[in-house]
Amino acid sequence: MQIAATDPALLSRRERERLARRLAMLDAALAVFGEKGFEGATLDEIAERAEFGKGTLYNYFPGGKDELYRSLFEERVVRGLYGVADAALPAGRSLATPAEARAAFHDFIHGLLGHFEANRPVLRLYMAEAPRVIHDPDRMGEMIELFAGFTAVVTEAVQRGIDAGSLRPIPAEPVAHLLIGTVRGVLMAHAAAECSPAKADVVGRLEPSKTAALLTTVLFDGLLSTPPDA
Amino acid sequence: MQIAATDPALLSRRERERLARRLAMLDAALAVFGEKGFEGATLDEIAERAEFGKGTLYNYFPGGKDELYRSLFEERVVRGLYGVADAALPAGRSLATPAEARAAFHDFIHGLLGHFEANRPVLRLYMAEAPRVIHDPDRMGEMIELFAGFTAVVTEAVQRGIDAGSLRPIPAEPVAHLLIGTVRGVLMAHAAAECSPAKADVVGRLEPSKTAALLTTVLFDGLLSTPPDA
DNA sequence: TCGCAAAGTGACCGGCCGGTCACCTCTTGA
DNA sequence: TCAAGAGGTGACCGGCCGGTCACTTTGCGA
Repeated sequence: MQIAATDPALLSRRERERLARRLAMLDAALAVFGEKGFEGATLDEIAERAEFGKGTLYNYFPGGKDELYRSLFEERVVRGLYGVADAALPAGRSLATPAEARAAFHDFIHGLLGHFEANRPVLRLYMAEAPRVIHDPDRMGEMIELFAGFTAVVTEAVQRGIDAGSLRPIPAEPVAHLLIGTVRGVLMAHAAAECSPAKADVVGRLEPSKTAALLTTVLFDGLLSTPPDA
Repeated sequence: MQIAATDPALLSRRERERLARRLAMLDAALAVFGEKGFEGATLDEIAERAEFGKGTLYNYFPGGKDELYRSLFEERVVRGLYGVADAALPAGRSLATPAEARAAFHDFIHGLLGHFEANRPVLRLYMAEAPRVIHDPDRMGEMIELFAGFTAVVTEAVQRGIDAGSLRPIPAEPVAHLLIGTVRGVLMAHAAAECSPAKADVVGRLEPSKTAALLTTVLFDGLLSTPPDA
């Protein structure tokens, strides 16, 4: 996330142009990687869509395909996740009652679903990363580092809920991973659905509100029909 | 799943040999695909590990790399999933009370975790498939078909639980997908952990019993500290 | 023992694509 | 107007790997 805090509109014209071109390249790369996956994407196609020569890519991303992909991941995927977590689970939000905790995590889940529904290529990128990571310990390490802050926010929120007595007293970290993993699972199904009409029938369209409600119910209220009372 | 019901030991010697060679090739392919992923695996390496010439692979799998991979997926991944589902959620098993339903799905989750813990390369294959599928509608269609039976068993079990009044009356199919997706998420984390010592600290070793207990608690009892009673 | 068909083999081919670099273009400032 | 260099370009290179096929080996029946 080393992109400088750039917006102050007065950079030299040169620099603004450079930034715009960089963005255009990232946009093109996002589209192509999203459609074809990392292996399937070719630099020729990315360059063509960005309307630059292939050589120019190497002026902006000297590390080539890998750097392009990694930048994309940092600046689009990870940053998006952080944004959602910070919005729904800020350190200051009260989780003192079960209802508050439920509402906060519902917002979190809803935020994730909404974010990715609005950014399909980012979703596809996010989903396609896992296996690459499984087969490459180095990349694995990088990813852990990139996501550490995000998972920390979630873990910390879960812990606060537990400390306040509104969440079940079970280890916070596995629970946080489980929360994230569950949302990932649902997103995966929908990323898949989007690619094949056949599957769309099986999984249904991604409607963030309904899906978030379902997830929240299952994860927070449980699947069992509340046996004694109710 | 067109592999004939072969075991009756009296095939011609020729045929038995052929079958054994086929298996040796699948074993080698499983190892290589598991370590390198589909793109990263080379037929040369698979042939070398299987101790056959590359050309021979084409006698057994005329479709080449794709057929090899697909056969592996059918015969190792999908078949394993079916086995677990049939064992834990057979049509005859009673889900009439919340306790019975909870126990059955606990067995299911535990069975999945145990199965994949005992078959790491199969786990890696299973995890690595998703993104390939995302970027290829055709393969997507095939996979849906392969998994249809498995998800049907789970969906049907959920529906029985709902009908019996032991599970919350919400649509069975999304719930089944959610169950499977959650387990997938956990498995993914552990597949990742296995590849990088760094991550192992973060996620912890895969202990099917503990993990299954956690998952069952969250999914069936809910994360909220049962607010009024308890 | 011999001959022939079935099975096995691996050197080779061709396409693909990440990366390079010699050349060109376009801006700038004097 | 022009010189200089920063920045852009795409034809080309080389390695890689899936797939082929002419040749060798094997084993069986006569």
